[in-house]
Order: sequence, then structure tokens, then C-alpha cells
Amino acid sequence: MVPYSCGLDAAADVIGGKWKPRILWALHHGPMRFGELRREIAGVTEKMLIQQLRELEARDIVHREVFRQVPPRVEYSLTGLGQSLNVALAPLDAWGAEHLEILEASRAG
Amino acid sequence: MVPYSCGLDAAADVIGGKWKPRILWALHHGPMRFGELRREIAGVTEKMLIQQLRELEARDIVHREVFRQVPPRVEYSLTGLGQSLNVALAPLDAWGAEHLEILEASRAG
DNA sequence: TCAGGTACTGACCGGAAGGTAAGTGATGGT
DNA sequence: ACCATCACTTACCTTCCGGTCAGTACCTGA
Repeated sequence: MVPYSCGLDAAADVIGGKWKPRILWALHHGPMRFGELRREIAGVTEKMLIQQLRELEARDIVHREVFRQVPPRVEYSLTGLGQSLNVALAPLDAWGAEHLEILEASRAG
Repeated sequence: MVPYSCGLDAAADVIGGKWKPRILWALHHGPMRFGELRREIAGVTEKMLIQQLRELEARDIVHREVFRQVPPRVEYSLTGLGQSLNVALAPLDAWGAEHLEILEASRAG
């Protein structure tokens, strides 16, 4: 495996995957339960959501906390690193929002 | 196809793909010939480079200009939209650079 | 004459990413 | 007794992204 060629390369690797940006953005407002995330992020399946959450957890971007209750309660939140990442993502979100129409128009598929 | 759920979603779609961030970053310093890009971006194949360039061109992120010469000369440069994208990408690059070590450490592979 | 540089194009292939559907185990509601 | 909720887990299948390799057309320099 080749080392990252620049910071952008590394960042892209972290937020890579179909659902990670959505997850990051959803957690922006505070901790969320698994089921809440699932409902918030339209179209995601349980398997995909967990998979991506686990990857973000392994990267120390999100924190997973289990409350031993019945029914089980698991909360996901951003770590300090995750919050700093979200800050860095803000301009990109703004860019996308500003050019939404052209981007929708030139979209493949 | 579902509309983009937020600006970040749209932006991620534009810079998605293994080589696009590298291409954007390489063009940051000004127009480049195909061969120059190829040498600058270590590991990319001709097919992949062209494919990604064409996609970026279709999105109006890069501009392609052909000089009818012998040998052929083709230059790629950022459009206005591409430059604004690069500006929005800068904080993300800085974030990646700042946490390069942890990110390398927690990398899968 | 023939390799080498220029900027591509196209056929084929493998693996990984992502999607579908079903099952798990404890508990609370009707 | 039965179903739903919670947070997962597993097996299986399909799609597609990216990689290899070969070929194209043109001209230059040895």
C-alpha cells in the first residue's frame, strides 16, 4: 500500500463510501441512536449503515456508546476528530449547495 | 435517481472516483498537458486518467484545449467552477495533512 | 528503417462495493 | 399467543469501478 500523496488523498479515503458524508452530516447536530440515523438517512439499509459506522469508528471519527438497557440503546456521536472533519467539510457542502442546479443537470445516470 | 440530499452529497459525487482529487490538486498550479498529468500522478494509467478527465470535463470542472500541432498537444486546466471547487477542497486537504499520521495508522488495507 | 513520443481507444477481467433478504434474542404492548 | 422494537449479523447476489494489455495515427530523430 502506497502512502497518501497529500492531505486531500487521506481525507478522501476517510469519507469515501456511499453513505459516510450523509452520516457525518446527520451527526452534526448531536448524538443519535442507530434507529434515528437509519430513519434520517433515506435509502440506507441496516447493513450498510452499520458497516460504514464501524469504519468511521475504527478511524476515530465517530464514537459508539452502548447503554445496557432493554430495549438496547446505542448512541453514535462525533469525536473531536470527527467534529474537526465536519468543520473542514463545511466549505465543500456550501460549494455543492451553491451549484446544486448545475450539478444536478450535469449528473450522469 | 434520487436528488442530492445536501450540498455535501453533490460535491462527493463530483469528486468521487479514485483519481479525481489527485487530478484537481495537480491542476491547482495551472494548465497541464496530458503527459505531464500522467507523470505527476504516480500510478495512474492512461485509460483511467482520460476517463476521469472526461468526467470532470462533462461536469464543467476542467477545460480541455487541443492545439493542432505535431506532436499533438492537449492542455487541461480548471474552469472557474473547478477553481471554486478547489478552494472549497483546501480545508479538507489541510485537515488530512494535519492528521496524516493517525490516518495512516488507522488505515485499512 | 525503425524505435519512440504524442494522445488517445477498446476488449476483457477480477475484486470490491453495495444491495436483498432472512435470522437473532430479549422485552414490552395488546 | 402474537407481534413489534431494538440493534445488529449472516449468506448470497449483482453491479461496476478500476486494472491489464493491445492497438491507432501521426511525425521526429538516429
